Amino acid sequence: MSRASYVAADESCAVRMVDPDRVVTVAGAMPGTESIEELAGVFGLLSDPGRLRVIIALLEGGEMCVCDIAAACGHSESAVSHTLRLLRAHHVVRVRRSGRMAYHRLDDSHVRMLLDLGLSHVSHTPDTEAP
Amino acid sequence: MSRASYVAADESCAVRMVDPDRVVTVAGAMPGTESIEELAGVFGLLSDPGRLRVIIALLEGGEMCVCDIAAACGHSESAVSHTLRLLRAHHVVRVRRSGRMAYHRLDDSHVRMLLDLGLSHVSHTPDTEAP
DNA sequence: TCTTCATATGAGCAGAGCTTCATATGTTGC
DNA sequence: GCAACATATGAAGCTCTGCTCATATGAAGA
Repeated sequence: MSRASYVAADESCAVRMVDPDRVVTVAGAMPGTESIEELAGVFGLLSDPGRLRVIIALLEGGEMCVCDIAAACGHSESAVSHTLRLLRAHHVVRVRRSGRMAYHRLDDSHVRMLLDLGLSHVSHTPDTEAP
Repeated sequence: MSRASYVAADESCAVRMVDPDRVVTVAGAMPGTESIEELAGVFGLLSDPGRLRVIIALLEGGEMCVCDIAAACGHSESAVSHTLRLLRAHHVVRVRRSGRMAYHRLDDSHVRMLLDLGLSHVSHTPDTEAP
């Protein structure tokens, strides 16, 4: 938290620098710690294969209950529940409860766009298993 | 690797399912393990604040040497070197060597787009420090 | 009310990853 | 060749996180 987030160009005993002007410019354009960590957090939510599968399932299937997500992703229901809990906490998914069922759906256009952009760049093979 | 990546809808002793049709559809549209892990890997590269700062520095500064990146990000040169090594291995940055200097630049339009999209969604405060 | 079912939660473990310290490689100038 | 310098690399340590197992909550049906 108290880590130096900028450098002074005219400080003699400061860090080594080849192009101080550019360093100052870049450091000045660097988003604050809070923004950086928020952004890293969003990417972090998408950085786990299990979580990614759950999110993609909701992207494809719309609104789904926990056991269907688990079945579609090949995960345990407990793991999916933990995952959804995390995603709910970060407002990536929204839940609608009906009786003892919990129907989840994507609720973050930001994440949805990142995911769409990401998916459009991987070889979109539905399943890499030759029959 | 041998984990079940799909479910059979008509299997009696299979996983619990509320809407088997949708489960089959979603499971069928799910990218293969390789694609999922590749995508998660890309997001993973952007999920660390330190790495994110380095990448943003290169996005803003164009081509920079290790010590300038370290200065602009407020990291140790060793940490930056490790980070750049990882990013080079994933073809996110490219290096141009000149004497004992190593100038790095972004070399992945995919990552650049994801980063641009991400940055446009966080409150773009250059530094959250009130004077 | 008692059982069954769908989901949620908690504890604990195992693996991964990031940073630092120390050292190596390769380059420049003398 | 030698010293100073820019970067790269290795290993160790520490933290974080995502899984599983066991259990709890809450709803539906008998």
